[in-house]
Amino acid sequence: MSSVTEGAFVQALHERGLRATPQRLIVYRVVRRLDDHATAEQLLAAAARELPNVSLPTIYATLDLLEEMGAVRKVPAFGGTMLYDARGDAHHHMVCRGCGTVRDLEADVDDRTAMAIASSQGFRAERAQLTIQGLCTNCAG
Amino acid sequence: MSSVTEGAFVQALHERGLRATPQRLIVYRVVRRLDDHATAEQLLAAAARELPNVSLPTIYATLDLLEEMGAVRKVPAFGGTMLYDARGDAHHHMVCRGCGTVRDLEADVDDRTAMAIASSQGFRAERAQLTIQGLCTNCAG
DNA sequence: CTTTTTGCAAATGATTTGCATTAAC
DNA sequence: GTTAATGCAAATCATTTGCAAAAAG
Repeated sequence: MSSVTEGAFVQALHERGLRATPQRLIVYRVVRRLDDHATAEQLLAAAARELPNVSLPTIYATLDLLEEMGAVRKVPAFGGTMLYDARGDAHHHMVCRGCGTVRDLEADVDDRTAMAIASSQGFRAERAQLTIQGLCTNCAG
Repeated sequence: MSSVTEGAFVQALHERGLRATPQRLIVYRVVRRLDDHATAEQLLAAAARELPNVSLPTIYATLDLLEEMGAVRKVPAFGGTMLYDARGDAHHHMVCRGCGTVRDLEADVDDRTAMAIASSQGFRAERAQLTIQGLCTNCAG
């Protein structure tokens, strides 16, 4: 699911026998409003503005759910943190090994050969993304 | 430095005003013997066989040092773990979002455009790697 | 009403830090 | 001899788990 409406989200939940709680709707809304990456902590802050005492465990649980539903992608970052990203279109990342910052990179990368090789090895390949490692302007100085 | 001899490593350390301790030499040796990824914990186990009470903090410190020296690459995995990889040649990764396992993928990916775009934005791009996300044979079943 | 989902508090696991001691140079 | 590097124990931080109370269907 990468639907645009909240109604479709509610429906997708019900199809899985899951309940449409206010917490889930808000996390869904907040994540999709994002055009960048965010940590669970940041998403909690955003969600809490609309629903004062959502809890971090709920945020994590909902993000895992959204990932399974294909509405969010989880990106492991340096520093042992996960980042959540709701951008549906293919894009890549620049990650600074100094400060750990992750920035989007708009570029076309042909990953078809790589995907095909992965699949031929029995790996159920879902998406590919390029991570460029290096130092951001700040950390390079 | 991506030198092959241990002597060159000792020299590289001295050039930086750092000391060539047995711990550092052993971690260097153990990491280079690797042709896969390993966690700090696994590297500790391997190092401990040669030097019975190396400590985890030393392993981490040394790995960070080796990363700065370019002898090792640090790969963030799912599950908040870092993996260390001493392969010098370009290669890519398949990572299973089920169990977190990372496997090497031998494939050619043209990342030159992406690298160029990153650089043009002031990012000091060092390396690029493709991460294929999906489910491994086990987790797909 | 039944079963899922929540929030809270506590547990876990990877990595880091503080500090006295040891060992390179 | 000096100063950097080590090992240990304790701290930290992101994420997860257990469980009783609340709420969705």
